[in-house]
Amino acid sequence: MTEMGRRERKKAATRQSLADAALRLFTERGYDEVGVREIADAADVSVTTLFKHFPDGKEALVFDQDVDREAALVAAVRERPAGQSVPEALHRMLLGEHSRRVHTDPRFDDFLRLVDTTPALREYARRMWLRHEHALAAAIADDAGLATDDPGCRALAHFALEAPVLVRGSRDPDTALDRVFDLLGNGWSGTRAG
Amino acid sequence: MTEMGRRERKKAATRQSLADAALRLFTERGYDEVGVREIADAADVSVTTLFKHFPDGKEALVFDQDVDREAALVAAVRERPAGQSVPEALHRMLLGEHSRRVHTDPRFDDFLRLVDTTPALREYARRMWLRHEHALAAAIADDAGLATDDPGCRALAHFALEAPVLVRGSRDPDTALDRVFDLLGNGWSGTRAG
DNA sequence: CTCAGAAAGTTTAGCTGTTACGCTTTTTTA
DNA sequence: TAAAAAAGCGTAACAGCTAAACTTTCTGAG
Repeated sequence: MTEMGRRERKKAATRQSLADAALRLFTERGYDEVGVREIADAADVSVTTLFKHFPDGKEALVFDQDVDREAALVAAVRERPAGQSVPEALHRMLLGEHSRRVHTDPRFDDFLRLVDTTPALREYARRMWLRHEHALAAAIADDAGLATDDPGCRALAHFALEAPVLVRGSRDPDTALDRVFDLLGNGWSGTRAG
Repeated sequence: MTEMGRRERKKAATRQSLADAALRLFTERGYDEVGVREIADAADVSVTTLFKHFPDGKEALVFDQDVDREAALVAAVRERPAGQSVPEALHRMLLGEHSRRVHTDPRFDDFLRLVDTTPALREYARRMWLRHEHALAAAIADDAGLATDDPGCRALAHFALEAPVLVRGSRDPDTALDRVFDLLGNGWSGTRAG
């Protein structure tokens, strides 16, 4: 299906080699203890080449596989079962994403630990994740029949995307996520009266 | 009241001189077009000294006056009138803060424009602002009789603090802020049925 | 087939933010 | 008044990142 000439294949190989070297060195010795020159050396390419492949800089080396999560977010809103609210739909989808990933890739643990323990990477991950805010807000607005730039929709999208970041590090992340989406769904007043 | 020896007075003067030079040069030519060496020169100080005064780096030069906003946030929750909800109290307090500042300092306009147009400064401002999350969450939890690290309280604190950042750039920021706090107070379901 | 050009890569050299180090001067204080 | 403390200085260096000019490798149209 994916027709790749020799050129693109080599390019992908180089990129992969860089990402692999970076992840290995970072997990071995820590993000701040590994320089970009050293990564380039380990992948046997020049520093300039490294930056041609990862123009967003050192942090981007860690997030090589940025798959189609935006589509999944929008779909969660659009194709939710009848009677399910938007916050509920997003809540379920985020829970699913999380548990699926953990039990799939073997070295995904190292990846998560690395990101969690490195402030620069946490920030970067958040920025990447929040890029989808616009698309998600648009989907919500469309669904609710409101203007595309409606502030309420933007807020819901933003808060829903921040939820996973916010609960990371909790003793019980799943329950914490429940609480956050309870707040978004029913409001502060709704969460107390029970 | 404030007993300052010659030493501390000179230190404060140097710091002020640096912040002034930085703000002037930044507004004149743009944040990215002014180097840190140039700022030190303009303030007639060595680069080393500049970083002794602002160890957090170039961005910190812009936010010299980081006054007691944390206390104000906590007070807004603790000393709110009877019958007023926590989101309402925070909403009012944030509205007040905003309008007061705009009509007070003359060069505050330049400051805001600079921050708004410079990604690095936006990020930095957000981080500074969100440092108060912990204190605010604790105040909310205490008020509601919940555990200090309750996820719902953390979420409310976090979202309330992000609200002003979120509505910046809207056509009508005050109304947008209303919508955001409506979401936090009544939830997504509550905002539609009305 | 072939050859011109696109694309990947290299070298070199440099800029910017930031820090370490060792030294001088000023202010405080014992 | 001597010594400790603190502010500042200059140099040098490191890390992330970029530009420029040049070489190699692949692709594709004639």
